[in-house]
Amino acid sequence: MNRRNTWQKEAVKSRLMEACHPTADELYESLKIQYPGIGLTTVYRNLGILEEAGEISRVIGISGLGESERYDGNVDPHDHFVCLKCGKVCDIERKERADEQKTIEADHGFKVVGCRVSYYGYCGDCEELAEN
Amino acid sequence: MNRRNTWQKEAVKSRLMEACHPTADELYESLKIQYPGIGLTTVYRNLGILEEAGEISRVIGISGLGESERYDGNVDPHDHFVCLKCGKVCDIERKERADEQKTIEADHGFKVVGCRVSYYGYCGDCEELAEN
DNA sequence: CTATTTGCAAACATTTTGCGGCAAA
DNA sequence: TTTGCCGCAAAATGTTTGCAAATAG
Repeated sequence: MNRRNTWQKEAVKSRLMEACHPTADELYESLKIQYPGIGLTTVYRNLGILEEAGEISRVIGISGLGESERYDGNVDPHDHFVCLKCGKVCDIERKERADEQKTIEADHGFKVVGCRVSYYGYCGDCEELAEN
Repeated sequence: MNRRNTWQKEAVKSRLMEACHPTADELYESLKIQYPGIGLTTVYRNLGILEEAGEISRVIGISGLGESERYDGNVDPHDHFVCLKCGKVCDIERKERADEQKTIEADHGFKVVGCRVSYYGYCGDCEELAEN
């Protein structure tokens, strides 16, 4: 399988870099303004291709919010904060966790490749509303 | 809303305690053997009710595996390990992260309520196969 | 040229909702 | 007796697939 470079793939990648952890559909809606002919299928397909190539990554959200997948143009290891009220996602600097991974490998006999960390709570805008 | 105790709710909860991080459908298939009349809707509904009541919780998996929600009868804070090959999920002892949460609150002005951590890699059974 | 990518529509998988009837309290 | 819960079927949601036409290399 020999991959080709299309303006659609380029557009998906560069728009994802600018956007803040969008879902596939949000990315599609955003791209459609500039490229009315683009298809949602194409966005999904290229997100998959780019992820497989290691050029983009995904955000792990908080289950129970009923959210769909969010994508991230930043492939450096980092954590996320998810607001339980408005769903906003922010990057959080990754704390060193190599020791913990070593411990898990020793304790359980697993090969640990990486980890994903999502903090959750309320962002500044939503905080005062949190006490329902 | 005054909740009632039904054998269906009881069955969902006790079976979840025995099972290893099942999806709603896996739980349904397992329950159907013993209770042929039970409905998938009922399983979903009771998982939601039990989660809202804080009696059970959910596992955050690794996006990209295309998996559905997994439930967890263990409500104590703990981490998870997910095998990228076979999808198996294991409990991992939770490392203390209170300091990190304080730091995030100070740096970003968020209210941090909790966090979810998923390590991923290959379990013992799948490890040798990992080098495709 | 020719194999890959596109965009549409249709298929799919998972979860939720509407509803008539059943059953817990 | 009241009203929440059951289970079915249908809807809603998010994502993937089949295919003919377009296009990158």
